Amino acid sequence: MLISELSKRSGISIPTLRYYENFGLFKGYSDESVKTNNYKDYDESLLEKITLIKEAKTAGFTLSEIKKLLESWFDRRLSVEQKIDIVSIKIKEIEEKMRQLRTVKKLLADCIIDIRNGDC
Amino acid sequence: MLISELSKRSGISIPTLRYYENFGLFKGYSDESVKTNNYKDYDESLLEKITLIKEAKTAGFTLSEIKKLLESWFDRRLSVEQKIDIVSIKIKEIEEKMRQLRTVKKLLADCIIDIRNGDC
DNA sequence: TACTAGTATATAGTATACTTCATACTTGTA
DNA sequence: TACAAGTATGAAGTATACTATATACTAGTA
Repeated sequence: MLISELSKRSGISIPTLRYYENFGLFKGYSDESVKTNNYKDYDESLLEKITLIKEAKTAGFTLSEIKKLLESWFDRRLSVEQKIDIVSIKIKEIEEKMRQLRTVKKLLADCIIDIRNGDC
Repeated sequence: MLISELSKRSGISIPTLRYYENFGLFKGYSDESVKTNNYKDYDESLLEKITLIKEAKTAGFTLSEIKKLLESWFDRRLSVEQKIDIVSIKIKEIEEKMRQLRTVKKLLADCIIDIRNGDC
């Protein structure tokens, strides 16, 4: 598919998709048989990858972190154990973030009690 | 306490503390009785406030959001119900973030299974 | 074939959250 | 009293993640 379709189906603007591609998060390939243009074709499977990018971003990971994760995924030079290590570290980071969120949530819940009691 | 002590006890660098103060997250007051300098004094209770700032930040909230939250806390013009509304919205946002984190965690856990199966 | 819409690339600008630097004054110790 | 260390302020620089602008070419329809 072309970039406009990718944009519509992923819900990410064309400039942002280009920024991501430029950043190295994924790559489109221009059809070699078509010589009149260099329009890039984006594979169907990219949508799944982009979903992960979006979710990892809302989870608070930076583009660099996401890039590293995606690279480890498809890097044939890494052993199974190495790949699992990289992903496991990210899972631990997510667990840490969830702990932080629970803490803040508790602080805010306590705050509501204080507000009701007129303590702030 | 002076800024260097606040920095040590909060674990936040002096320039960052100054940036936060300038941003309006909190305020130090220079002792009126001391006329030779304008060193600012930071209250003991600030440490608690700064803990919240740190945690809210790791939870993914921006300084503007945190500022708004802190302001609502201490704004006497807001009614109890208005304050509760503001805090409740943040709690909902935290819950949404936790959902996202669970999704990404699941994606990564599935990924580990795929790696073990040699699927990526 | 003119024209509108789409695509590619490069460069500049924006917002957030700092960090660094320069300058100037103050405090405390040798 | 010299001087190192601390404090305040303002301005510039940095990194991240976009967003906008300019330019040029291509594709599809009237």
